[in-house]
Amino acid sequence: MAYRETAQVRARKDGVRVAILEAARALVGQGGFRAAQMTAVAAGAGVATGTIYRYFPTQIELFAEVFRDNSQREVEAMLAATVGDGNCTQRLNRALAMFISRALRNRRLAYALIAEPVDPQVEAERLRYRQAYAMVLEKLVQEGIVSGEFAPQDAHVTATALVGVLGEALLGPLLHSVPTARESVADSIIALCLRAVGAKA
Amino acid sequence: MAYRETAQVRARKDGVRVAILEAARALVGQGGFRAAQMTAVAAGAGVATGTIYRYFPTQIELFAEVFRDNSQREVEAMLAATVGDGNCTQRLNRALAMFISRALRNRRLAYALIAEPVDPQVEAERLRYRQAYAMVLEKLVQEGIVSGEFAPQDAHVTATALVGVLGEALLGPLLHSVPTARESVADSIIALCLRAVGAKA
DNA sequence: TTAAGAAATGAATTTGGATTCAATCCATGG
DNA sequence: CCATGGATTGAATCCAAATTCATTTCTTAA
Repeated sequence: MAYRETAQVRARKDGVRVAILEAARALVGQGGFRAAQMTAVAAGAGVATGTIYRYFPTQIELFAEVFRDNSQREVEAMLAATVGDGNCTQRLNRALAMFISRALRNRRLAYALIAEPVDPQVEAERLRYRQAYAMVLEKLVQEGIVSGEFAPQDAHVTATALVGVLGEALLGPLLHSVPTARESVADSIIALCLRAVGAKA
Repeated sequence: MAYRETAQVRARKDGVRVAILEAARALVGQGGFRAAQMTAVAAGAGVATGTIYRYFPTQIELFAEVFRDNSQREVEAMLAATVGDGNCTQRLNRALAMFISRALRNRRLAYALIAEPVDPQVEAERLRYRQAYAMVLEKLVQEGIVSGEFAPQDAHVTATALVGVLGEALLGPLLHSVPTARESVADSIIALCLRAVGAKA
């Protein structure tokens, strides 16, 4: 028994794992998943390609984790925007604005998360996170219905639909970068969503 | 000059081309684009794989054409639903119902057209057709705004958003086949869309 | 120091389908 | 019937990127 993993080694290994994830994230944020080839990730992380496989069984699992890390952040940001002062309309407004502004701030990453063609297994993560966004919104919509602030409706369908609105309506601004129009598009999207839930004007 | 293409040959070649497209379409409608391998398409069309390449330069171009053929049909169906009697609300209602019912009737195909992970070049077609759906809806929304039937709004953003609603809200029903709930989901989606455009209740 | 076991390396291999192309078949007009 | 040139065939080839693994380099504890 001449070797046993020490805290020191553990720490370095954790560091390597993080470095790989960050390199992948950087590449995805730059050129999407298509730019995150294993050789590129390895180079970015300062390791050999083979090393990646000591930390992630396949590229797809690495991608899935990158996807989750980034999406989780977005879900939490949106959730954070829903708590606090204000009625349901105001809180929904905040949540939508949060999502939109974050997406527009980091467009390449947002595109990768929202619409870039990816492997089916990564697409499955995407689906899961769309449901996560929807759950955040559903709670809020449900609350608004109960309080009489929103129209009676199937809150689940509505929440899912709002996620669709966000994804689709942002696609244009994400792809064709037109700085001028972005602000107004964001306002239009939010206004539409508020009408959709039947928020009192 | 012992050979020149005759009408007879032309006809047979056209037939082969159609057979290839139909075989591809059948496979896509069955198991999505992932099921439409060149060998499978060739087998379905009753030709050798090499023959496909005398009619389509690459698999991707074949897929793109299959995608266009199918999508074009949907756009036209939706457009047809918008013409005729009724106010804008009723016509919009018809258009949405048409899209939804057609998608639910042919779920595997709808999934392939709406959300299946595909090659970027096919994804580009998808984007183009989403814009085509949006244009149909935009016209209608614009008309409703002018007539005072709908709320003032950016008709382009609204139309794009409605396309997003249709895609996202249908994903669930398309994937997890729950016959019972479908009818009510369709109604919920339409109701939400009508609220979104600010149609008078 | 050293033996034992991990971890890292990166060139070589694998892979799963699309794509090619030499050989063969067919249609045409003379 | 023949010569010409297009059409068809499908086994062999290609491809690009992920993945492997024999070798080398570290780490540890005795």
